Formats: sequence, structure tokens, C-alpha cells
Amino acid sequence: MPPSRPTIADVAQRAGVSIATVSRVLNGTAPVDTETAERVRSAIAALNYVPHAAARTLASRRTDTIGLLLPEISGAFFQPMLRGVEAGVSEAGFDLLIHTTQSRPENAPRRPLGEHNTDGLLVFTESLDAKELTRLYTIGFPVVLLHQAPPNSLNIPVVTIENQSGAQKIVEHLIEVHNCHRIVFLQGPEGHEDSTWREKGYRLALKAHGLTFDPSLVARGAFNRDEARATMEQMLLDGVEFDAVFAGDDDAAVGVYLALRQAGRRIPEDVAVAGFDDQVFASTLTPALTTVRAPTEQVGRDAVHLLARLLKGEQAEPRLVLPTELVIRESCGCRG
Amino acid sequence: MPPSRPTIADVAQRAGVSIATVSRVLNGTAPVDTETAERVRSAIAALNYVPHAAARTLASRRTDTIGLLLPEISGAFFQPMLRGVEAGVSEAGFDLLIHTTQSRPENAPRRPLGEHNTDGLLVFTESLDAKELTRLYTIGFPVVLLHQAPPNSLNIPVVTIENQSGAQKIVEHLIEVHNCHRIVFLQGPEGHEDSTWREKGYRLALKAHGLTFDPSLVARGAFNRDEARATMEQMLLDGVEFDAVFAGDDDAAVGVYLALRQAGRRIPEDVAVAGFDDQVFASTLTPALTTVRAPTEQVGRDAVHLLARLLKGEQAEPRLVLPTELVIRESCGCRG
DNA sequence: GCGTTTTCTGAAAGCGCTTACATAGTATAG
DNA sequence: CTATACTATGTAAGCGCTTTCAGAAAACGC
Repeated sequence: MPPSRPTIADVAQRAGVSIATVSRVLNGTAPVDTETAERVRSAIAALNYVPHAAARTLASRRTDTIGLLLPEISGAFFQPMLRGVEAGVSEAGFDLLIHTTQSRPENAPRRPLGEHNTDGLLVFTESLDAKELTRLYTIGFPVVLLHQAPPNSLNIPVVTIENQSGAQKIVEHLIEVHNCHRIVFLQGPEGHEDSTWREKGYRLALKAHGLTFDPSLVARGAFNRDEARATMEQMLLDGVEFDAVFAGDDDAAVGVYLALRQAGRRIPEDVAVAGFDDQVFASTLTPALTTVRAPTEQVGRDAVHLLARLLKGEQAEPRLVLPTELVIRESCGCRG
Repeated sequence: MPPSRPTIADVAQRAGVSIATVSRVLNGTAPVDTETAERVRSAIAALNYVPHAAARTLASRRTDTIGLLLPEISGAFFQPMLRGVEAGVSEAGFDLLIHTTQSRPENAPRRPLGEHNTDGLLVFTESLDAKELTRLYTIGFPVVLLHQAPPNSLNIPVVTIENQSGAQKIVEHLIEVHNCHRIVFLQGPEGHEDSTWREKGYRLALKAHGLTFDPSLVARGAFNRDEARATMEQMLLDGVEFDAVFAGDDDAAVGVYLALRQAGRRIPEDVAVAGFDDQVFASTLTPALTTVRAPTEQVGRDAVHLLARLLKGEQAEPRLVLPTELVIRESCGCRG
């Protein structure tokens, strides 16, 4: 057995002080004589002492940890968000505990992240049910929602993006600049809030230009390459006529590319394509994808800061909506 | 203040037993009468009781958590690895604590992951220095290395992939099938082990076909799109002649694509390009990228299982090398 | 100088669990 | 029917910290 790690008592003994004093030096919670503090610090260094996180948590009732709940950790969309969360968390001096809800086996622990192991939670759309969210709210546990409005209009802060206006702008671009009239819209997963807003934007754009909404042009892309591809193939098979596709998000746009290419339809000559998010790969597709830039990294970062403020007991704005921005590339027909 | 969460004592009282019995029901560490156990379980359900992780850790000296140390969490390369690690961790019944070493601010905690908050560590190349690795080894703390051999030939288990033979195979494909003679090799980041092995494979392939190694064809791509692009542009500017590029990895291959395209060189007609890893985007590039499939997800999963075995005190193989596989697409000139 | 505040330090009580150890009851063996 | 062995449960001692409380020492005010 290896020599067990030094405890605060070892440090105290070596420095000739009580453990309370060591704790004070460690946390700066009370004035300590300069020389004493120095002795403690050198004892810490000599022993290679690191405080035991669990003991600390138990005694102080703080975990110094923020929990992040999301559907999946891989997936290009979550990369910038994770980067933002990570940066925010480390700036704010917390640790990060990540939990993904997809692909969880049956025997999953009942409540993997919560008051027992984090000080606060970041919750992405669909990764925690309304019941648990309500429970957390009623016990006053700090939560910040990402890309999702609170259920039952609870007063839980939200960070999200301008979905509707972004979608409207890009659809209007297709209409105004490229004279598209029959624009397919691929919805996101069932009940996905981002998708709902984007569809509203899509409809508003049509309306603003006197185009009637055609339900046969709307189908599910599920924000997913393969599903979008299958949907697209089906539409082609069904002989649905269209001159543009607003894919809902960039992942779906890739599926659209694949389906159209296979069917021999040229982008953008035969069909203009637009995405949403501006994920990393968007610019390297051929043709480069016209899309809406979502400040996903900033969402992550802002959410953490908002949560951090909540944890300090400060007041925080209940809703943060970050602006999106049109990114014109080639797939719509510009610079074709 | 919200009503504080129930403790084991509350459960014990409600079930009319001692806290020890509750603990036994919770952990199954000793026989408990069926009926008593049932009473305890319903008390737990009624109170919505969840054991306090920190208290548990403190008392049992186990964290049930595995730590993962890597340079960055975003980046397409790490996605499959994370997926594998995640899956493995949840299969093995552990929690996952992730820590990234890049972009850490100055005031970073001295040792964010270690014996004090995890039972064992998964360490990706370059994310922990030899000194700390040695320290962990000497105190007998379980560690599994990913894509990296242990320093000072310590006996630390490793999970990695067949870099050398994979690289050799793809370079030989360029030589044998496409008759390439002047093949550029873009190295990974300074000191990156994967890169070292790939370079060896590159040299072996040349040698096996009687081609002499030309140092002017080797430059740094850093496994990074932008850096590879810049390097490539410089080579074009310098007038270096070549008929193929083995980009080191897929990210660098994208940079190569961009640089070549801008310079008006066609892929694969003028220059054949090959990558390594077979990241998600490889098949959707135009032309589709010929590369070497690295079983990155499997690496993550296997590493966790290896670590889990170590944690159980079982013996584990000291080195796991997963096979790579040639993936021929269009960028080399096949099915052009 | 003497009371009063301020600064520093230590003793000790938990935080919510796990886990020897002890004990009582119940089988099983001879 | 007594000796032996389980089985089921409780008691209590920590795990390594933080934090309250109190006290000693030093500094201050007048």
C-alpha cells in the first residue's frame, strides 16, 4: 500500500500550528500572522499536500462544482458550447461535472447531478424533465437553462439565441436575392424549442413576401444528417417541387447535400440550401454553406457567468437572448 | 432557505432502523431482512433521499469517479474518444470528471484531478507532465495513458493505435497505386507521439519502394487545419515540388485542401491527398478524403475498461494497440 | 496605566456517510 | 439440550475538513 496522502493534520503538525490555522491559510477566511502563514505554506509544499475535495465539501456544504446536463457530448454542435462552458467555469473558479442523458443505460442512477454534488446546474434543452426542474426550483437550487424556456413559466433564468429573426433573415435572403418561391423547411427534433422558433421565422418570411405556407414543404430533419438525408430522399421520391431548402440546422444541411447530390440536383444551381448554427464544417463543405451564425460558445460562457452570479446570491437577468448573424456563402447561389 | 435535504438519519428514523441498516440496504454490503429492506426502500422513496456523494467518498475512501485529462474537449478528434470514454464509464458504473489542460488560466488549481477526487485517471498525450505522472505512479494511483508511452519506462498501462503500420499502408497506397514519388508529410505538434510513429511509417514506406527520404518534403502541420494550411501555402510559395501530401491527420488534410484549392491545384489530379483518423467530416469533404481509420472511440472505451480492471485490483495488460484500417476514397485518385 | 478593541490561534463540534465491532436472536450439530 | 455458527441489527468510531466559540496576546484610546 502506498503511503496515504497527507492530511491537514500532517501539515498542522509540521508547521507547529492547529489544523484550524492551516484551514485559514488555505481559505483565507481569517487573518493569520504572516510568518505563521509562511510556515504553513512551506509545510504544505514540503508534504505535497492537496486538500481532500470530499471532506471540504462535506464540511463547507459547497461543492465548487457546476453541473452540465446535455443530450450528448460529441456532436459538432456541442463543441463550441462546451468550449464556452469550460472557459466560463474555469474563469469563475469552479469545477465542471458533465452528464449526458442520451444513451444512458437502464440502471442509471436516479439523479446523477443535483444538489448532492453540484452548487448549480446548467441544463440544455430536453435533458431534464419538467418535474425534476420544478423540484429543483422549489428547493431553491440554482439552475440556468440553455436554449429552453422554463416549464410552467417558472422563474428560471434562460440563455438562448435569436432563432426566429435569424431564420427569418436567411429565408428572406433566399426569397429576395435568389428569387426562391418553394422553400423546404426541415424541422428539428420533436418539441425542440429552437426549431419551433426557426419555423416561426420561416413562416414570417414567407408571409412578408406574400408567399403562402405549403405544409408539404415542411418535414422533419431532426437536426441530424442521416434523418435529414432520408427525409430529403423521400421528398425527391415523392416528386415534391422546391427550389430551396432551409435545413433547420447545419447537420441537416449536410444530409440535404448528400441527398441532392445523389439525385443529381446541383447546389445552388438547381436548389439553394441554407443551414443554421454555422458549425465548424460549414465553411469547408462544397459548396460552402450559407447559414446563420449562432453564438453557441458565447451561450455557454454567458450561462456559466449567469449561474455564478446566482450562486453569489446576486440578482441575474431572467433571460439572455444572444444575436445571430447571417453568413452568406455559396450554397444559396451567392458567389456561385 | 429551502428545507435541507434528507440525510440517512431521516431515512433510518422513518423506517425505524439504525443508519447502519440503511447504509447496508443502500450498498448491499451485508444481509438485511427482506421486510426491513423494503421498509427502508419505501422510506427512501418517500423522502426522495439521495446519498450525499461527498460524505460517501469521505467515509468509504472511494470516489466512484474516473478522471479524464485531455488537451481540449472540443475538436473533432476528441468526439469519438469522448463518446467511447463516456460509454465505458457508464457501463462500468463510474462517474466522469473531465479536465482540459489547454487554455487554462494562470491561477489554475495546482492539481485539478488526482487521488483526492478520482479513483483513477485517463491521461491523453501531453496533458500531464512526466513529474506528476511519476508521482502518481509511485503512490500507486491507477492511471491509463492514451496515445502515449509512459515516461522513464514506468509500468503504466497504455492504450494506443497502430500508427506506424497505418501510415505505412497509406503511403504505400499512394506509391503503388497512384505512382506518387514526391510525397509531402506534415508532422503533428512537436513531440506528439502519434506523429512520430506516423513519420516512421512514412519513411518505411519510402524505403520499401526505393524512394529516398527528402527532408524538404517534411514540415509541421500540427494536426491543425490552419497551421497545415499555412505550411502548405509556404511550400507552394517556395516552389517545392510534390505529387502527394500525407497530411498527418484529417484536420491538417482540410488545411491542405484549402491551400491547394486556392493555389489552383486539383485534388487528386495534380496532387493526391491522404489524412489519418477518419474523422466524421472526412467522407463529406470534396473530394472525399482517403485516410486511415483510427478506432478512436474504441480507444476510449477500452481505456476505461482497462482502468476499471486496475481499480478492482486485477491484473491488466500493459499495452493495448488497436488496429487501424485503410479507407480509400477519392482524394488519392481512386474512383476519381 | 487600565479598560477596550483588534488580531491571532486553538479546541472542539459537527458535515453525512461507511464500517469495524458487539450483541441478540435463531439455526444447526452432536 | 448445550456448544457452535450464522443472521440480522445496532453502537460508535472515524473519514478530513470548516467553522463557531472562546481565550490569549497585542494594540489602542484617553
